Amino acid sequence: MARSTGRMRKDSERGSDAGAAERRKQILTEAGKLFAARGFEGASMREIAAATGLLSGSLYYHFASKEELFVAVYDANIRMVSEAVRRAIEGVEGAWARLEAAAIAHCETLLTGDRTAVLDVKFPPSLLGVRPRLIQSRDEHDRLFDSLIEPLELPDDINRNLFRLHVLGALNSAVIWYRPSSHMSPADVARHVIGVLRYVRKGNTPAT
Amino acid sequence: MARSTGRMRKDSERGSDAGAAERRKQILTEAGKLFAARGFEGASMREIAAATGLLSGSLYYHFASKEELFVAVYDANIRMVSEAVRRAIEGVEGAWARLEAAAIAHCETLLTGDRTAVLDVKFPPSLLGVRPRLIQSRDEHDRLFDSLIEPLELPDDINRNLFRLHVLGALNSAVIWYRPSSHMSPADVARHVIGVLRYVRKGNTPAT
DNA sequence: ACGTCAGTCTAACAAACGATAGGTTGACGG
DNA sequence: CCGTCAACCTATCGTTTGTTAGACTGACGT
Repeated sequence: MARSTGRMRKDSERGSDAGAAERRKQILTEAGKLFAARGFEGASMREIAAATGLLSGSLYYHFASKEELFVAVYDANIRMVSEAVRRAIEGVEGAWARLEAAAIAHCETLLTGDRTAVLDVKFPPSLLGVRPRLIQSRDEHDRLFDSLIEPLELPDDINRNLFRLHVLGALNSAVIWYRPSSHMSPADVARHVIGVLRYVRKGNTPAT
Repeated sequence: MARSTGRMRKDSERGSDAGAAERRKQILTEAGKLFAARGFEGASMREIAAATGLLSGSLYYHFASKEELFVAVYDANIRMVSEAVRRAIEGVEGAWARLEAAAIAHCETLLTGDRTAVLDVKFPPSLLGVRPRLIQSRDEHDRLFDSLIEPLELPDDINRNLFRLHVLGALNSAVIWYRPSSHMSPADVARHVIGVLRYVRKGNTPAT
């Protein structure tokens, strides 16, 4: 059963180990998919290990516990989305154009590839110990959107905090229903959400 | 250990057994809370049984399996929300007023009491067998909202299907972040969501 | 008074779970 | 060539999981 055992570093960068970091990323990726699909308790360490090409015990070399692994996955995913958003709004002018660019990047990162994100998770009590850390990760991303919403000229009866929750709620809900099809891309979804919200501007009057 | 054993019917309605139906409702309620809090795999049959005042084996007298129990819970919850919405819009005039009444009822049922709802669940593969039935339940409620959105006079660039997903996404996302506090009720949340969307009307022009 | 039967408990099953301890491998520096 | 150590495997632990079979209990109709 010649599983690839031992270390396989070939030309190898010296000094610090990059082989371990590589594996860590693989595990993070596979665990991300499984956590997103099955939830925290639904995904088992054995499944995650198997998906990475490892055995369950080997995971504990890289992560101290299942909780710790989840935190790492969640953190990596938020950072991923956050950086994609930051990259997307770089150099874009106009408050609404910036928000739209952010929404598109946010949506694309969430919906493309392997549904690797776990943003919409309602944390189970099993994660109560690490909950603060998870919330903090999410908060950073929330602040980023706050900074995009702040310059918008919204009507006075709009609460900017609830507005942010509204935007992210509408965007994130797509992970539930979205299936990649020919006639709608993740960007289309994001554009429509922002397209709707563009009507919420200072000059306009609400329907009665 | 005098657990209440046997049956306890007192004055008892004759004919069909109403004691069993009562228990069923209890189980549905407790299971609803636990499924909502911990997810499908996170909530165990033993916990559910204990919360109802039973032992795990006794659940199988009322429900054939955990899957079946989940389907029943999900179905009951959707029906609950749906009926609350139907009751709320009864006699209300005006397309937007009707949608707002619906949103309030939807939100209140979701957020009050014991967070008993499981609308936002992304079904794990463990539920693949019963997935069609779950989706069908959700679809009925979706059609109800469709009928409320249809009479709205929306700008031509708005896709009514995406608009419904937008509304429900924004509303449902509240179950993640909402905590009952003094200065905001579930109805306030719903009103704000609809308040935002009221700006999306035919006469208005979007921000650029 | 008696049999029936709904409803619950008891006790147990195999399987899967997270986690651990210790052995094995092979690339590396000296 | 040898010792070191990162990276992985093996085997196993105790617990919990969903589920089942069968015994029990007490209210009911007759």
